[in-house]
Amino acid sequence: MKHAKELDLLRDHLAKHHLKVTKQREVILDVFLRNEHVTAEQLYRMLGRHTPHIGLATIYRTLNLLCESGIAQERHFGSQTHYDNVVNKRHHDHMICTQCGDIIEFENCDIEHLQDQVAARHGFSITTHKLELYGLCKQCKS
Amino acid sequence: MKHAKELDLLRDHLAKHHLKVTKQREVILDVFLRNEHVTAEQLYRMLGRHTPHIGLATIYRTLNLLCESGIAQERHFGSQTHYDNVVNKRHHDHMICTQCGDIIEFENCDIEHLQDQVAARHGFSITTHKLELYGLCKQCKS
DNA sequence: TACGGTATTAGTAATCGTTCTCAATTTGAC
DNA sequence: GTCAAATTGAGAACGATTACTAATACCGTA
Repeated sequence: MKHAKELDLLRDHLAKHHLKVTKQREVILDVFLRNEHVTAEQLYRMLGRHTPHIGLATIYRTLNLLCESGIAQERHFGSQTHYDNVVNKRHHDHMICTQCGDIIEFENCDIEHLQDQVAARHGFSITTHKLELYGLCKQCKS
Repeated sequence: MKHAKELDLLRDHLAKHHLKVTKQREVILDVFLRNEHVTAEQLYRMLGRHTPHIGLATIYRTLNLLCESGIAQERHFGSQTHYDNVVNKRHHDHMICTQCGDIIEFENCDIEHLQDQVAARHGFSITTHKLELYGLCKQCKS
């Protein structure tokens, strides 16, 4: 089983909150894990000819569950909400090409360190952060 | 005139694009400038008993104009879209208290410098960026 | 294994923030 | 002042998300 860890996380979360493991939730988790930066709409289309048919509302509900379980994290790019798999990943940020829509991940400890310093200076304690760089990717520049 | 500079910026932009200076646009600009981090909805309520009545669509249209003029900048905090006055301000980022909703501005050149480095490493050229730190402010921690 | 209470589902209606449409009005170049 | 072009308010329309509801699936217990 490739994604055993994620499945365990979900099962744990469900058990802790007296929720149930359903086929839909497992299927959605599986498809979610095979993709990066998916939107609810994309998942819905990917599951289009799945049997039994899975409704859009269920996808939204399940994505929220994945976030609560610590498996996924929401990100708002423009008007779209993308969901990332964050299991086994350190915190990472994004560069978004405003031309082709491509999303490049990166991580940089120095930046995070500076963020902590700034926050400390204001007596603020960070729980999460979001850093997005918008511009043109290598391909679109030429 | 306190906000002469902003008014000039708007007039310039309008002239350059064969657009017209209207009472509504001036009023909205004025109220916008008196506030920090307003949403369209907030402006609409503030202008509630203004004569003549200004429609919500006009507020959205005008806020977009302010962004195009370089006076304002959009920021998405959660599901809400806030508009900031960025005239006379260097680029700044935000800390958002997830408890009380307070927004603290800060700026940090070192972080921006590191961003440029990361981008260069990927052949990416940045046009804008967005950095938001979420957590608890000094007051809410205690 | 079967039962029964509760969670979950699909489908659809409702909601939110935002944009579009359109007829009536205002602006500004001449 | 004239008139084409831009702008307006009102409400319809829109896309993303959530709420509602009757039917169904899950699972602790007997």
